[in-house]
Amino acid sequence: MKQIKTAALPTKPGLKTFAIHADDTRARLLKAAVDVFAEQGYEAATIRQICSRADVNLALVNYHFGDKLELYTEVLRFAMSCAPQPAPGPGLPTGISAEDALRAIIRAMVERVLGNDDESNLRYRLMLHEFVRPTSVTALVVNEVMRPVYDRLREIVGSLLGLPSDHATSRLCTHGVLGQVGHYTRRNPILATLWPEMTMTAEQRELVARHIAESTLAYLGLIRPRSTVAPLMPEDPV
Amino acid sequence: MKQIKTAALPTKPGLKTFAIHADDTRARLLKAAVDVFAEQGYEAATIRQICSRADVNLALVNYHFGDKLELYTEVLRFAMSCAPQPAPGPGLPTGISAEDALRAIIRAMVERVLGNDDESNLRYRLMLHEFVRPTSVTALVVNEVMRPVYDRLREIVGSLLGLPSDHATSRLCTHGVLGQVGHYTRRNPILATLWPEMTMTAEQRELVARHIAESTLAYLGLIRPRSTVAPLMPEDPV
DNA sequence: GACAGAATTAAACATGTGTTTTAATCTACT
DNA sequence: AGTAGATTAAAACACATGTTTAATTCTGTC
Repeated sequence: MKQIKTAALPTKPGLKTFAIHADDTRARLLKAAVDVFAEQGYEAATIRQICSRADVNLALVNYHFGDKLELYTEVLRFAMSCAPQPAPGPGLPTGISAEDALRAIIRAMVERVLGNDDESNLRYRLMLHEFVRPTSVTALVVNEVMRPVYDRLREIVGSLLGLPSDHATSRLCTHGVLGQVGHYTRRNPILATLWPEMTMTAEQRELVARHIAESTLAYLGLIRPRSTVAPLMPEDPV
Repeated sequence: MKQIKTAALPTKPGLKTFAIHADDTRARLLKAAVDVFAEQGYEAATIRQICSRADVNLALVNYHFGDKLELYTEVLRFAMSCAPQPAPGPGLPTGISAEDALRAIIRAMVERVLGNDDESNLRYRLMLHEFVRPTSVTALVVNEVMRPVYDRLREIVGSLLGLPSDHATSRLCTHGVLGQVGHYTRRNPILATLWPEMTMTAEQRELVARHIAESTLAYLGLIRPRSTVAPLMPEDPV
């Protein structure tokens, strides 16, 4: 019950034409929200930030999405839906050896996490925030974008081990890879403080990917010395 | 300039004796702050939470510490100051082989991060929050509690490699260990979602520690096959 | 016992947040 | 043109936060 209200005189009377209708502002809002949420995380991001970035009125988030959490859910759904799958189909790759498949997928992960590709980088940053302060949609995100990579890694590792992919050893090796890749993430203060020279240039990314792959292969080959693993000696250590 | 103020009549007139003076409330505040900051992180933690947990008036944080950030800095300084050092002195351990030293330090790290020791666990949780949303004191924390472990790991790895401890390969191996240990942290949604059976029981912690150590040793032994590394074949994979 | 200063208290303050409200404006349709 | 409904806008709202204030209580000292 308010009564007195200063006459709402619009600042820009007819300057902007709203020809494109609501779909446009909804899309702009979504795009801005991806950026802001990726940068700040769910709680630190503010609706005012998002609206300002989208150049849109403050009330429109609630109008179009209901509330902040629904916008966030929509952002995650959107960002995850266009995540590239690690392989077209299930099953082991054909045409290349399992060792090369491992090298390839690790290299792809490193590039995705650390490379300069904006889109997949935003996606990863969104996930990172999920990991440290899980929300109600965290498990969904993990299942959607992490699980395929995880399952494929397990298959490759398992085949190199001659063990089922859900064997504890397969899983330990797989999580070892995930842990190492995740460690080289951007703005990891451990890395920045303890190894300031590691700035994740293209050459360094290549070095990191190769190290992770070869060290994993070394272990796999060692605990299964009868396997067909090729000689693993990498080039002379840099 | 306020004028009217309802007479502040204390709720508990003489019930509580303040015999112990201010040192007590300062200490209680600090202890409560450690818990709350470790659980929530700097920004999510609220002064009201801390004061309520310490059973202390709201204004006393600002009275005793100035503001929230100073309290937080004090908390970190306090928590880090009593962190156990990884080894009494510098230099390589004497009496045991470098391989066993590596196994021991990795096992210690895993226990510290995942074990049920409350104190060191709080410390680790405080650090974790620093890592995802660095504050002005993050570098200090890393240098204080991470650097000693890091340097020692590098020394051990370097000696196993026959390379200087600041060689890129030594560092890559060391960061591989750090990354893997960090990955098995509590409440990691990746782990919880992708491998729900891994609940970090004592046996599982032992398994994880051994896996990290042996896989690292496998790589070290492989790229330096002439080394004195003992046969690394672990017990049959679980 | 009285008094000065430290410590504590309840209340207010200033600010930033997500959300809602009310009115204005645009769009589509007849 | 005119109207109904969707969309946008400015302002207010309700609430939580860190901080400050002014008064009260405690403590040690003369």
